[in-house]
Amino acid sequence: MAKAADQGKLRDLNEQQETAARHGDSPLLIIAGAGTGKTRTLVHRVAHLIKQGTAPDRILLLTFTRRAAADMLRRVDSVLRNTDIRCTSTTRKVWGGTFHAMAARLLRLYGKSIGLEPGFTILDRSDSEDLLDVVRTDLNLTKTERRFPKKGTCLAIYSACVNAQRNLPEVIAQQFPWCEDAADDLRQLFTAYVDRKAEAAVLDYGDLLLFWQGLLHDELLARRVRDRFDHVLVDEYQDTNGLQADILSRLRPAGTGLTVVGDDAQSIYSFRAATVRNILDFPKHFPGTTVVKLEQNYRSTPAILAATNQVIAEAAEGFAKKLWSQRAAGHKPQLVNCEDEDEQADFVIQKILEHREAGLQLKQQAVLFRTAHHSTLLEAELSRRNIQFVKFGGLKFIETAHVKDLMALLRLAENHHDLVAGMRALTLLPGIGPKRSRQLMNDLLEQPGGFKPWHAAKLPAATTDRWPSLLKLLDHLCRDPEPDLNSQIHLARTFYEPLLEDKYENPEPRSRDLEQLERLAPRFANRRALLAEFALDPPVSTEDFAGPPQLDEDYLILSTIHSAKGLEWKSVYLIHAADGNIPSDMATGSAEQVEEERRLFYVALTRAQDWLYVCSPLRYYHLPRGPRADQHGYAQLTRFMSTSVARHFEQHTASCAAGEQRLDNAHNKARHNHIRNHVKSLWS
DNA sequence: CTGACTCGTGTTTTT
DNA sequence: CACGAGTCAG
Repeated sequence: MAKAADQGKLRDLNEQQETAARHGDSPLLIIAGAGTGKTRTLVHRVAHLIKQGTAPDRILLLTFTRRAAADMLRRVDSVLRNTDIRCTSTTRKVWGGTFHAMAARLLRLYGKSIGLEPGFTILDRSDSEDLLDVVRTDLNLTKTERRFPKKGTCLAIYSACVNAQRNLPEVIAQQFPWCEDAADDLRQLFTAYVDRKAEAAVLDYGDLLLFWQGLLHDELLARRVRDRFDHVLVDEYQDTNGLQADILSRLRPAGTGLTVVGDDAQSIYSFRAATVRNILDFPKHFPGTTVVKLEQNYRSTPAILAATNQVIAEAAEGFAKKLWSQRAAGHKPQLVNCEDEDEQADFVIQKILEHREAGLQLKQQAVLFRTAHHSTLLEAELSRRNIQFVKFGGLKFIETAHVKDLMALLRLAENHHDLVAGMRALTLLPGIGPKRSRQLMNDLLEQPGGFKPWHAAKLPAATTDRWPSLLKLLDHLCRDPEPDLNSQIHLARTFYEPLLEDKYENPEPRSRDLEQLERLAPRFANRRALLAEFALDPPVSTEDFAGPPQLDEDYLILSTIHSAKGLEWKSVYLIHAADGNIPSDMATGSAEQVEEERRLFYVALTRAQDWLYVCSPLRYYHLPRGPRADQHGYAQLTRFMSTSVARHFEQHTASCAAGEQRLDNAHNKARHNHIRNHVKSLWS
């Protein structure tokens, strides 16, 4: 019976996809080129496993974002709904999410056995940096003669050691040679950092993986965790790191029930210690691996594929793949030379509107760029013209200072020993700085009994009138049973609002953000769920944060290339395709880095289904680096657009492409800018 | 010890 | 231009 249903449904898979979807229990590696229906294959594989009788809660699906997991499971549901197998919500039991989120979930269950408080809180990157700073002050490493590495660098070094499973001297020598002098201090710093985290019952991103690994080190616990799952499926395997690979091999030692999917040509996370070796060496690591290659592309037109195939063919190394398509030839991609950034924005908007006129929704179009700030000018122009957009990547709301302040209050209530949250919350008050807040947190640690020690604290006059309201707030938040999340946030806001007004120049928009935050509260079961989710998978876009999107509303997509991974649009505009931007001049230090930038370029171009525009401004008024803002410089087209790649593009200037009317306008503007800059340059 | 101030440096991508 | 480090007055 199940078999008949199977055959009915698998009809829309090609031969390779079907082989992968129906594969049995032995280790399976799916090499899936861009747009080859990788998600569809995984979806059918999960559905197949369930149809064959695997209980949904015995399947672990590891994806790169929670969104990807949710999308996939929704599609599994719809596949199952078309069969006579059990219906919806079966898949809600599948364990789906990122490595970090799954680690958090497992550690809440089993952490106690390895001495972990189940009420641990999670540090995001900036929290971890802050804690490192506190520890550094504790250790008196502030007054060293040479400049100490910045906290961001310290954390980067620490994370590289953890994620790549390598030792400190090696990491410093290979990736941070300028920090060689500080090696001893760093070792001391990291040791104390580990102690402080344990004391405070907090885990950073690395810890989530390390403790999961630790769980699997203990024979008894390992068996319990392993026996929980029959199948483990990993998406985007090319972007996993050494630690994650180790967790997998401990979870499925012989590779039985293990499926990994990825594309070495799209590996773009080496800065997070991801290594292509994981995917390349998978067959060696798990003898008996079946390798399935997906090469038929369903996404892009042959015209676009011809260009992208050439881009990746020029890469130094990688699995040879030749993606092909049955689609009609399609439009040749366009390489657009723009006079300057203004003209680039004008051109892109003009084209977007043209496509919309022709019936393409804004949602089906996306503007991509290397770094978040590359879109600022475009954003201003879109707002001016009342074109709605949603931006992915870049600074998240959760990372803004005022949101962090408010979250710190909640986190302190959740975990009294959370040093970072506590110090952040305490220093909000006038008269309390780093020293006093550190002492106050120490008091909590040394004397049990909630926030009692604080009732007797000696504080400067400036603090005394605010102090009782903080104590009252914490008291309320810690009530048992936990108060309604809405009221928690509301009270925290009421407490924080006056402080916010003193602290920031522009309190109004910040205050509005906090209102939004309160409105978001009902989405979460409780405070712990909210805190965990915000640390592991924060709202990614403005829209996400602003509450339920109106479905009938249309909006354009803006995204960093990294955040565009796995997605596709009818029309794609890659802007700032100039050397220095792609490849970023932060990343031209080594050949490997340049190769990764090439793959990034490849990922950007392969997002396009029907239309592809690559734009490159010739002139920048602001030099990419340096303090002189008013000088201009000339940019080179990205080095990845070699002649043999460019052959697959139609080349022209933005003014021609945009048509007669735009021509005058753009030229006048360019001339104006040119003169303006000349006049200014007389004075610099 | 805190908080307002100045000076100099360096600037990506994200779980 | 923004952020960190260093300086100095309460």
